[in-house]
Amino acid sequence: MQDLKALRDDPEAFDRALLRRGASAQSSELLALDSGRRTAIAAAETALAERNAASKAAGAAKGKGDEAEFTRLRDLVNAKKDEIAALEAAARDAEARLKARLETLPNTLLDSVPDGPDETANREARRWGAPRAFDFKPLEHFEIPAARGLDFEAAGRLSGARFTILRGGIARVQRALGQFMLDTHLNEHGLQEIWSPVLVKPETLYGTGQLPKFAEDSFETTTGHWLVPTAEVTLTNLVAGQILEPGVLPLRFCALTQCFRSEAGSAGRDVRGILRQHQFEKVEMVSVTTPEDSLAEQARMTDCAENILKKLELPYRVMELSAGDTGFGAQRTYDLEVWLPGQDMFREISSVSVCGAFQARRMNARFRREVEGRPEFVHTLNGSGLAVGRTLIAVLENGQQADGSVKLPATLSPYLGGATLLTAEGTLG
RNA sequence: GGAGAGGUGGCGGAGUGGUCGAUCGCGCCGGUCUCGAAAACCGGAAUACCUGCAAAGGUAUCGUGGGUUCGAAUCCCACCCUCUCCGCCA
Repeated sequence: MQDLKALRDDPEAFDRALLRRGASAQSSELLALDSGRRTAIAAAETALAERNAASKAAGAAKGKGDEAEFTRLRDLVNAKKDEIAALEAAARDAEARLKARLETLPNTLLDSVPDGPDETANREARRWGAPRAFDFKPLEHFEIPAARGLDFEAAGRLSGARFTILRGGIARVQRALGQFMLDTHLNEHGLQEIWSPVLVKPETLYGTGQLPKFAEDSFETTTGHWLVPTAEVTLTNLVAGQILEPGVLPLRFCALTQCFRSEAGSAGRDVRGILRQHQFEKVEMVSVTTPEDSLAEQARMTDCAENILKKLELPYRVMELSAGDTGFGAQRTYDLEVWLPGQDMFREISSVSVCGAFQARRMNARFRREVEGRPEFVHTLNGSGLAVGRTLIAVLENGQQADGSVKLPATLSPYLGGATLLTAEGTLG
């Protein structure tokens, strides 16, 4: 949610920010809505104040036994009842219309974000690791013999397209990846492990910005719950409605959860393999910080994600997303793109975003600097650390060998009973 | 799923139609006392929005949303959540 004060203070800057996003300028419309809203509130509150005063006087009259005065005041209030109700309704309506507009506006980008309409304008910040030289043509992950445990036929029978079943060794490798990531974040990065529901109330999705604008991207159940598209939703909303006491920030959470996405609008894209699924696993990191610490926290969080890739010996590059490619709730996003030799390209495996107070305003999440201090909105950040299914792809494609087996990263072997290989038969060895 | 109880300020806990935004206790902040502290005593302190340069005033908030009433923390309805017992269950 955008800050209304920022709009009032500097409408031109507000519009410039929207234009960078490829949206149209709307400060004048919003200011008109805001002005109408304030007028309506003032009118309604004046009427209410009159009513309250009359009611109070009526009570006093009744107490004194002055029936005539009581009746006069009661009738006075009754006569104005419809008018008050109308004024209140008008005020509520004006408020709702402004809110409806504000809640669909994207976050304001930081100045450092590169201009540009889409991913072609993303800026590469750095690279790590050299892509391996192959003496055979590297296969895509679902073509590798060692990945024969990917059972798309069975998943199709059970659940339909964009689902998969993992059988045998590959299932354990995925599990090892998730555990390894979590342990690394806990032991080396100081994050707090969270286990959370994956079904949440709609207001929880609203808090992080998935609703109301992106309802079609998530699954809603018959009970009115929603399946989380990312643990960002649950982790971030842990502070929703809270006023955090001095000294508790920063909060740093991580969780390994299932994520569910409808993938509406991506029909035909990435249909082969497990790159884009309706259900996948992800280790998510969320930090809640003071306003002055959030930018540094984004760098820290990116380091945490990069550290996972380094330990897995997976080459990657860091991209600063352009204005047009940055997500709705983010001020700035760094994507980590892992090298996939089978696809012969870098693919997104993590996305680390700083959201400023954008989500905090939606969630009403605040903190105090001092015990008696005024509450201020916190800043929130989220980042994948990492997408487990996509990491599995990267491990398969980067570790594949001419004989159809996959050499696994050494760092995983403690999680695999010492195994270092996924054989061409799909077993651990 | 059935039956019952309950949700009040940081916490505990009063308050069943009228100066109640809310008694009181604890905790918190400031002060007096003290070499200093404790104790005691005195004072202070919610959040959001609206008007206003400000001082200040107004409106709303006692789980949430409606309703009744001149007037609702108090009465009615729905929903959410918690607890107890029963049933079912990983």
